[in-house]
Amino acid sequence: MTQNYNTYQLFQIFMTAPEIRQQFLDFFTSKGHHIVPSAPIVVKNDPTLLFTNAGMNQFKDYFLGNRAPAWKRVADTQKCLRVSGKHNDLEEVGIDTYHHTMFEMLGNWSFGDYFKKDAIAWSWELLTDIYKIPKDRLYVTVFEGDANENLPKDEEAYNFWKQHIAEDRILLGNKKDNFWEMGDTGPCGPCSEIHVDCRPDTERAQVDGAKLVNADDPQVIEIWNNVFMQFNRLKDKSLEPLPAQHVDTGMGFERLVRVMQGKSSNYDTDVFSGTIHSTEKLTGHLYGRTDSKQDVAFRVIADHIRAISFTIADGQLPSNTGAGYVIRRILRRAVRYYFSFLGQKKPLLHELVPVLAEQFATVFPELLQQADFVKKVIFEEENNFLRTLDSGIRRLEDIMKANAAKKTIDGPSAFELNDTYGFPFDLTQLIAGENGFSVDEEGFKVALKEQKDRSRAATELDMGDWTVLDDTPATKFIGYDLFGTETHVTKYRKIKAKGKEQYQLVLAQTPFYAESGGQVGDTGLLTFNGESVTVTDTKKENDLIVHFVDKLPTTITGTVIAVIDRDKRQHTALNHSATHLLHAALRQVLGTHVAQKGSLVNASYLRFDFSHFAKVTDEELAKIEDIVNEKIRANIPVMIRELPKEEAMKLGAMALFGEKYGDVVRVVVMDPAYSVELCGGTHITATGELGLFKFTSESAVAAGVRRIEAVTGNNALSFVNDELQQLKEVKATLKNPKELVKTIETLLSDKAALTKQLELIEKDILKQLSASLKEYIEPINGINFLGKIVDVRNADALKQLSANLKNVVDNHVLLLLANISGKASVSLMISDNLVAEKGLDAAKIIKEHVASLIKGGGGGQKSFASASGQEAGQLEQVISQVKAML
RNA sequence: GGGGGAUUAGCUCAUCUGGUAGAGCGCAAGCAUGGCAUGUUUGAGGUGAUCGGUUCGAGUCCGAUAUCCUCCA
Repeated sequence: MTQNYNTYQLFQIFMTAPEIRQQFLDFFTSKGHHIVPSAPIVVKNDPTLLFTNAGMNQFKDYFLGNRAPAWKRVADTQKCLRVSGKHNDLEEVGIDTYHHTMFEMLGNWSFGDYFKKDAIAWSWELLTDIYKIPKDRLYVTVFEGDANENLPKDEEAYNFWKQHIAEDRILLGNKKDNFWEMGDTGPCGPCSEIHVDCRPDTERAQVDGAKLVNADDPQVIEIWNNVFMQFNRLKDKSLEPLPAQHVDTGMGFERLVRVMQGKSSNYDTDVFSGTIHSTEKLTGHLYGRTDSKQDVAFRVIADHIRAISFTIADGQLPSNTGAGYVIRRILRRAVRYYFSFLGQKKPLLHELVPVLAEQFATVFPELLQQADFVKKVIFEEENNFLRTLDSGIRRLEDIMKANAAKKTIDGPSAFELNDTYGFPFDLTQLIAGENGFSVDEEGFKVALKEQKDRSRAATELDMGDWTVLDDTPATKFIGYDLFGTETHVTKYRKIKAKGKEQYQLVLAQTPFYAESGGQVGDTGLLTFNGESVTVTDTKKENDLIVHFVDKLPTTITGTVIAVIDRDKRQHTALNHSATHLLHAALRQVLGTHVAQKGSLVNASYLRFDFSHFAKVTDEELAKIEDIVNEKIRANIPVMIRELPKEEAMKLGAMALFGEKYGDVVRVVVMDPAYSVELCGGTHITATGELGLFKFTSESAVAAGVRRIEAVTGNNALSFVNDELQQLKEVKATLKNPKELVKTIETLLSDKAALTKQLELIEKDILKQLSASLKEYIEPINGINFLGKIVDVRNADALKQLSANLKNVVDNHVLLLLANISGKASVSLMISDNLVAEKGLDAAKIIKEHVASLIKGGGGGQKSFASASGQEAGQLEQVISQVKAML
């Protein structure tokens, strides 16, 4: 990809990236749109999605009709992350100049408001009037229709475009390019793309740009897609018209900036130049815009640092599962590149966080707010992986040494390096190559595929189709006020996971709280016409509340009595309210940098993860516990209100990362001056119900993240009682000493001293014993033979004695025996020269001539062997037997 | 969720198929040198993660638990 770095300028004006972004938002504000903030890049409550991968994600429920939108016209810039999919393989990013993991998607939406006419007119106006992109460089595509689907050409869109652009610039596209679907079912419709031809005039004169649209030319690129949702795809694959029509658009920000700034690479725009310059300074290498490995490394770093930083800022820490593992993989890929191609052996990425945070301070302020934290997390991850690489290299060197003759590394070895020791395959190839080794790539791939198949089989989730009984759009949650209700099933399906069959039920209304915000889902009973089935768990799927049951009732239609396990709910509520009190106390004692990083609330305890850089000291813990208990004794009433989000924030509510909120939020207040939180969970009515709050543990979960576990109510009381009981027993055992700790310390040091002394004495005894044993040595055929029964405590002492004697007597055959609590122990040591010269074999003698005599077994090496057995009365015979053999 | 691996001296790690637990660094002391860098010698330091099993004998084999690493989903 030797780039002819583009110096031609498409436009008279030059706009910086922030200006381009702002112009977009201002333009749609002027068209009556409400500007909303980007949703978090990390997705919760949607099992089909780990990360936000398109601008429309946060509006999915509007299209599906599960929720009514607050505004009919909305625009924003959305942080998106894509690491897999047809056109987005992580391993491709950085190789070319335009693929990214994280990117910004500019979008405007109409929810049942304006449609094709305005969408088309405005997109044209923005691109040509505001951005001043020359009209003769633009092409648009329109859906050509599809006979199989019985869909006509999108004449509407075509005719609206005709009002703006010459007809020879309106191209027809097939279903693959110009018909957009959210999934296998659901809202969908034709779309219209806008493409820009960025080639120099000379090239444009030679080849018509229209021929290069959707033809993978790096200079003729799609920048904007306008989707017109007008159909609903049903399960039988047929389409029905939607009652309300929507507009969903997406314009890749990085691409737009590249076009506007006249660059041939996204990485040459001011979106990336800041981090690239910093990387140059830190590594001492210069970015040369070529396809050399070194330049790929620059692009990989510039891209990946964005993805990692924003995801961590949105609350997702690197980990070894799920979304956290994706982050870890991206980070490690960046490390791999600077390690291999920039000669950088020390952590680097974390140094780029401040640069990035400043760059996005006004668009995505969440990064600047947590820059220190994000930096620390990345630093620890980098260090960790560099250590892994280090030990992997040593292992690889061992493998190469072992295969020095073949000069190849086989597939299983390469896979083991990767799989077990986390050492990347491409690094194995690189280092092997440097040493003149080849690597069996096929074998590696086979092993990798085997592992993938194994994993897939283990997690295979067989989800049946929903059986819809009733078209009620969404479940009404009534569990804040009621613990039971009469309702009916609206739909259900069978699922199969790990060979276990389960059913999922959705009710018209439900008192069951679905797992969310750390609080576990409710359990309880559903009674159908006298037949009860147990609800084992309740979970959310977007806005759907799904009840898990092990079996279906015989008749599923008709009235259902739904009742939750009240006891469990009550205990869970105690712990949830306690979590709020704890959160506020933590901020009071440790500082306002404390932010929730995770939470678990169930009936038996609560767990709270939060950002904090040091171990919470015992004094701080005591202070926090005191504050919480004080608030409990004050018996503060818990107030719960539903408010517009802005009002809630004015009250001082702590917005939590990674939570998706509607426009009306639920606010939980325990003293407006103390704790105000946005929270969908269930709570008690006054803090006094908690009774008592006790910490059970404080620990670290990741760099800069601490974890506190605590109990409340009865659980707290029994926790304290158990501890007191133990203390009482310890005291009683020690005869109730005045100073308990001092007594134990004395005990321990006394014990250590005694043990030491005893060891010395035993050593001494053995020394004396071996000295006296020397007298019993008798010469037999030039061999110094010793055969003696000794009085020792264990078999090990026999070895020890032999070892002592071996140093003072040569030409020896040392046979020591002992009766150790009724059992026979024998050790036989023969000097090396006798083994060599006379062919004596201690192990053989022991096995063949001694073991049977003492009714036991034994073995060892030629120069030393031992045996033990049940018959201690035959020791003298053993001596004569061995003696006879010399 | 499924696989693989690790846990041995203060730290980093050895110990081929079960048979007397070791090295390097660090620590302490001695010696050498005018002193230092350093060199050299000696020494201290181990419930071999925990619990159970097989065996005459387990750091080593088997099972469980805990913690950590790692790959895949």
